[in-house]
Amino acid sequence: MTKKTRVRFAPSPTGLLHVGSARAALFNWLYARHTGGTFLVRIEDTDLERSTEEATQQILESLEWLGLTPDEPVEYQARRAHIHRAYLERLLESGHAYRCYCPKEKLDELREKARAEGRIFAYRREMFPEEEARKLEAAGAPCVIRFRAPVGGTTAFDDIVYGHIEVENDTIGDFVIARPDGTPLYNFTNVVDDIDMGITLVCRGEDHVPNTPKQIMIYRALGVEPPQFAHLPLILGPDKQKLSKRHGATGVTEFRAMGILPEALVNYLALLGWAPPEAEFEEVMPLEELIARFSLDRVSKSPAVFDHEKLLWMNGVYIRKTPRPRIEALVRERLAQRWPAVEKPDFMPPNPALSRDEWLSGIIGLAIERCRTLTEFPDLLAYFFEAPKSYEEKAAKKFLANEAQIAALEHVGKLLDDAWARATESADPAKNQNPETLEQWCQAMEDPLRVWAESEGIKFGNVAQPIRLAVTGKTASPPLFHVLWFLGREETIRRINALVTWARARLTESGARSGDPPTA
RNA sequence: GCCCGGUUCGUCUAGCGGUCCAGGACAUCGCCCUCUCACGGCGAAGAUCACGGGUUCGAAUCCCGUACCGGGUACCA
Repeated sequence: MTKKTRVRFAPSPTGLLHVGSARAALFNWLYARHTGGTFLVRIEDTDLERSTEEATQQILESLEWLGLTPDEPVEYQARRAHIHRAYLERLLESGHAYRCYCPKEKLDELREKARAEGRIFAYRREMFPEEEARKLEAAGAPCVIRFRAPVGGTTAFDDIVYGHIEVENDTIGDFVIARPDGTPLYNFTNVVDDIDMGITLVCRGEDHVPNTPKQIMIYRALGVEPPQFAHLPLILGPDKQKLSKRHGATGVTEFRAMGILPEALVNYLALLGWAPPEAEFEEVMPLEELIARFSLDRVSKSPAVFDHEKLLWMNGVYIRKTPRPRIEALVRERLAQRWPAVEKPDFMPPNPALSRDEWLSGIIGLAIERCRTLTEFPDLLAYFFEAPKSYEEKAAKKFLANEAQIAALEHVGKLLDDAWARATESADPAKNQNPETLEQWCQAMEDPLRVWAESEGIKFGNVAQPIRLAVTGKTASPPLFHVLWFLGREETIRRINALVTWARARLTESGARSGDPPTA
């Protein structure tokens, strides 16, 4: 039995949880679930004026929203200073670290010189005279603590994603691990905390590859076997530059606000840089499948462009496959934001045969196949709450160009009203919400219109479209009779009449302008 | 500059020496369904596998070089 795996996600709380970080968190989480290990979160708030409490909360909330919750309490690096100090002492005592008094100016000079000569700059203890250091020390001058890096040879590791990576030790040099005020630096704290927390595998962004050899040196100096490493490629924007705010939404909270479901984001992110072993697979994959198939060695080495379109598509699929009550609750929140009356107890749906819940459930059902995000619902359903304020001009021109067409619409309105009266008399009101009877009701409305259209030699589409225009103001909507049902008899007829009046007014106006008599 | 990576359809990717004149998904286009729009179904188009050399009977797959892109080069994380 091998040791239980322990992985961690270690964000620095300097802003929103970026999708790139979210993916790193996800991959760590998936790895932990897949291997039956432990997933931890460590907030790297080793101060910097940049870390904020607010960002910490945001990040934790985002993780929770995604379902990536840690298996043990969240660690805060700032609270671990005593541990860092102890390890620092150890390195100092063993001679793996030393106090460096070399002033900044001299450092800059050396760096400049190396650069001018096309050499890499790697500081070494020998570059600053021993006696001078001692003098400064005696005078109580400030100093940093440097790690004594091995001289000559190479440091190598086998990255699960990138394979064998090897660098010359002399390209690294003695690097700083603590500031003059004693506060430790990233490469050091990271190693110490990972050791202390028993991390067995470090999975993080590709930007940390160059840090890894330094960290391995510290592990060795401390006599600890380094963990495994897996680095993740970057996420790019459409212009192939590192994904940033100017590419649109990049923060997890922004996606949430956009009406993306966490499951969809997780699924999309999982497939960004990773693919299951099967050559052909269903990309919309439940979490359990993701966990079962996940492995870090199938992560791609090359950076990936974040494709908003594909995320939107996947989100639409998730909205459709998620159990209805949950979607309805989410959508109702958003509807209530625009029309607060909806959730008030005295709200009456326009079709009195339906309860508020039935009605809301019904109209949400009509939009569900036409959306990709939750935010689209209010727009998609607006005409159920407000009569159209305008009509699509092209459609008006096509379907209501003359008095004959207008009169036809007027007549159709009457046919509908009659059919509606008959249908409600015969229907069992208790079963109105039953889809089967709704279908029957639709048929009862449609039949008379079809019969009439045929007798007049009018294509059915030319009957349906003007009605659609009257009730929605648009030429695209869910199936017409479903719309009418949820809109109710009274409102339907009112809107048809409104369009008739509007069309007549428009006709005489344009006729007066052009001087032509209205064509019949 | 120097160090370290990367490069397969517009995008995400499969491919780990022959089964690939390269498979899937999104997007695009067409058809079907149809009262419109979607959903769904079917189909089409789309990649000289960055380029140039090797190795091999045989390379997208191995090696070298070039180009381009990225990361790093801190008393940031």
